[in-house]
Amino acid sequence: MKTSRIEAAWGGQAECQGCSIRDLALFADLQASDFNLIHLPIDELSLDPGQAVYHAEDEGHAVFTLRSGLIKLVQYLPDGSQRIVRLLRPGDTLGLEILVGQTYEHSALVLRPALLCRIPQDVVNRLSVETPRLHSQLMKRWHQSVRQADEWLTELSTGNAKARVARLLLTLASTGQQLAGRDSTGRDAVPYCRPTRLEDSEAYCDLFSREDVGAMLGVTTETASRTIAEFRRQGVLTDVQLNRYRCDIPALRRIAGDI
Amino acid sequence: MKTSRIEAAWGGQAECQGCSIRDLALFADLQASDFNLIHLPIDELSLDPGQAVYHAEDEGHAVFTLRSGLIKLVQYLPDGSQRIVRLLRPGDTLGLEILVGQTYEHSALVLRPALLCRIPQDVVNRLSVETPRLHSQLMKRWHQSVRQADEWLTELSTGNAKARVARLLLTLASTGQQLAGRDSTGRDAVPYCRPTRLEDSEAYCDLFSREDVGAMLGVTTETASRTIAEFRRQGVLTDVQLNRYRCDIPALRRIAGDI
DNA sequence: CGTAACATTGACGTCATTCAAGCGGTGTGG
DNA sequence: CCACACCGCTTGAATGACGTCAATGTTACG
Repeated sequence: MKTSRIEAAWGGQAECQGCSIRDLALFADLQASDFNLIHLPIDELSLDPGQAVYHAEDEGHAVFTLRSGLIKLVQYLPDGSQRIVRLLRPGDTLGLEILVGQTYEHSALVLRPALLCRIPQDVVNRLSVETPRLHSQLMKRWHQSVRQADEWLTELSTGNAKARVARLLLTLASTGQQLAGRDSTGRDAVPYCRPTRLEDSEAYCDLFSREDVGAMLGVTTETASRTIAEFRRQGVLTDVQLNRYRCDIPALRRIAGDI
Repeated sequence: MKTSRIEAAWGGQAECQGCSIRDLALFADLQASDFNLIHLPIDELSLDPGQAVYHAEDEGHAVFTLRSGLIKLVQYLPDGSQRIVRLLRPGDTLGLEILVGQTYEHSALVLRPALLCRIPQDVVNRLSVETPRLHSQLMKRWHQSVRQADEWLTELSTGNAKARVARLLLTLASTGQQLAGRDSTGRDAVPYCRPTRLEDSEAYCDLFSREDVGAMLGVTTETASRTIAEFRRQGVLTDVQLNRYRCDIPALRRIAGDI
């Protein structure tokens, strides 16, 4: 894990204000004067696949903004098996729950090389009482979490395995995943996969390990593998590179039951 | 639907402050002075099972606090089938999403006779900028929604049908459902089912229609029916009255896989 | 080159869905 | 008051889907 301090932000100005994804992030609505209220360092961290941002039950004193990469939120069941409850993409906020409780409620594990900003809880609290512009962003973030949780339930945990995999592919394709790369500030930049418009009849989409696909959909690894393999044989998915496919959107729609 | 206006609350004082469930509700932390900021009427409404508080996609300008009864939040799938994504109990808040968007995102349908307070969006907004005490409650409410959504996914949408039904019964029993009755302000009051402590080896629990049970767990009505019927034959559930059962908690735990 | 980790596939058993029928209660109209 | 229709719950039988266990193939990496 590499950590670098954004000194400028600590000073109160710059970096955060000039951040290339600020319009996506928690601080989107902040004004110049608001940044003077930041009195603690905002660290930037870079994590590789498999590493954890935090673990469930950990005591935490920071929320995170994901700048680039992909992260899974995992919840463990009493029997030890795991269920992925959400995916986080650039602009998303992690760990909001510590603003209400003390501990993180999921494990946040990196799926694709991730760059994050660590925002101390005190910074959020301070801004929270000083400026209403953060409130509205906080509300939006919470709202987004609830919406994603509900969608996850109705779209990815309902119906048969084929329909679930198809819906997963559709959501992955339509949200426009990042191709690879590290961040979007310029350095190491790699072109984004342009967000697929739903009108397109084909799109590209990166998949994860079959185990993760299973844990997202509430099916076994084998079922996930079988279903994806069948899609490939049927030509609904075409290999582009390892775990990257071209998707036949209309076919997926049909399978997903969206008619 | 019966509606009565709480004039006193409109005046800014009384009713809300003296509300018997205020410590549970959105206004829990408000202080006397804060109530002066309420410049719009807070209506109280009483709904019967089957009626809707609001429908998905409706434009909305109010949030609701549930005073008594039970409400389901339903999301419809493209194919017309429905999935219940959350249950709301006394003290819970409905419709928070209109503070961020314009429309409600679920249909809120009454399962057991319900009494609600309708809080105009403007009241929340006004209080929101004036007092931080509402913020923290709003955050708690959002947090609660996310938590329940995540639990719903990991506990009620994972594992086989027997385990799911068992977990549903456990959550219903441990949250202490209301027996019947209309509200908790005195009139028509009926004793609550004392919240079951997890140490108890048996508890009582009210169930809903098999169709609803199925829609909560992501299984068919028949599977829900068969599973419940089997639990009754095995003595895990014992009839007390129509759709009210005594539960053998340790047995349910075993079936749920909590070991 | 060998090993480990992951993906695929097969065979089999179990479980859930589907379609259909029967049962019991409730409400309505004759 | 009875007959009938209706609705929700239960149950059965057949089918299909998914989970399980195990073997094989594939890729990546030391």
